[in-house]
Amino acid sequence: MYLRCLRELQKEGRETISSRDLANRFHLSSVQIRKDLAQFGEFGIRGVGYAIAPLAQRLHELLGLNHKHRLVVVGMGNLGCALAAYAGFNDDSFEVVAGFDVDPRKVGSRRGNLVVRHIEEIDRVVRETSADIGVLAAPASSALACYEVLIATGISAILNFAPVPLPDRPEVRLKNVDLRVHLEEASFLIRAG
Amino acid sequence: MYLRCLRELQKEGRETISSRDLANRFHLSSVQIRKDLAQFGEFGIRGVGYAIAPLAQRLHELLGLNHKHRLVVVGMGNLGCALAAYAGFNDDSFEVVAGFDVDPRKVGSRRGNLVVRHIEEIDRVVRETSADIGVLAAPASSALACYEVLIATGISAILNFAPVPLPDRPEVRLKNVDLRVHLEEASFLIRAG
DNA sequence: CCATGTGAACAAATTCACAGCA
DNA sequence: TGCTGTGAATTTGTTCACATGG
Repeated sequence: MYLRCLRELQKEGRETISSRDLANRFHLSSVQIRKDLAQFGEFGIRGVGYAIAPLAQRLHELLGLNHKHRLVVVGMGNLGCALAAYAGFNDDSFEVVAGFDVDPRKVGSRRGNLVVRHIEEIDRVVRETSADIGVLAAPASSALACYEVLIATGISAILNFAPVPLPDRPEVRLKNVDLRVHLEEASFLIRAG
Repeated sequence: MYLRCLRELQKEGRETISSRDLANRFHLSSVQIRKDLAQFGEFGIRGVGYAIAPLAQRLHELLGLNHKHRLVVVGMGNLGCALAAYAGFNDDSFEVVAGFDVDPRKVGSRRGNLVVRHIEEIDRVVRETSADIGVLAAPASSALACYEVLIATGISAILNFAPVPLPDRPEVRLKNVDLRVHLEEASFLIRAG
């Protein structure tokens, strides 16, 4: 969150920002900001604020973004295609290297700058590309099977977009992404007034 | 989160569940579960556990899901189409009633069971359908303009999927959804080991 | 006897107040 | 003087221990 904000500030051409200004952007107290940022080292300049560039670089490293991660997308339906083409999934730190499906009508077709491959190829492709993150965007009915296939490739982490509970496995870091929950939050906020 | 879990349990045919069993599913302590659920009233049966159905109904109501919410999607690119067709956005509580774009090649075309309309029609459509939630899936370059257009319709809440900071407005509840952040978390987890 | 619900004890996070440096 | 950095006070959240009821 902080890194995202710092990147915006860099785009605006700023070189420093005070904890008070950050606090306003995040609706937090300035002390909270200072306590948080102090965790990462002493990047503040007394009387001035925080030097944006070195702090951003530190957060970048802490998040492991200095190493490039290669992604494979499993399930090239609407959501899979959207994610494969998503700018945030294709930049200096992340790159979608392949998309997989079982539907013979999709296999071989171009989606964006990616050719959809058959799921049977996934083992080989993950090995050849050194992909380390799997994006699970298959329909609910086949999500569990795709999860097992992804684990079998030996991939490091899996992002699950299917609305299905998946069992934890020690050999992979599983992160569930529930798009629905944001709608429910909106619904709650509307009620709350 | 609890509601989602209770729905799963209902599908499995269970009628009650203990705080200990819930704790295992969520990797929390059973006392934590009881403290949480106690906030919503006394739904527990001593010696047995929690009655799933009434508790689920209570959470359903608290989230405002007993009233049906109508959604409009602005920006019918990959992501907009995926969200418009997403099952979690089309059920008893939510329904995507329209999708908008400016691209004349898209306007008039069918995407799923929706006909893409021109953004100029949005005021009328929101009024006629009583839509209360706007889903902003436009590209970064036009996200701010689309945000203003959505606010002008008088809609209650906006879910922003564009990776762009939008200014808070008192007349609308803005909820930013950042898909990229999940990848960064995965990256961090991989580094952390 | 089993599992909930809750005051009391404990731990964690936030805020306050101010020392310290450009 | 302005803003960071941090111990101390305060608030918030979690865990413990046990009373309560089916």
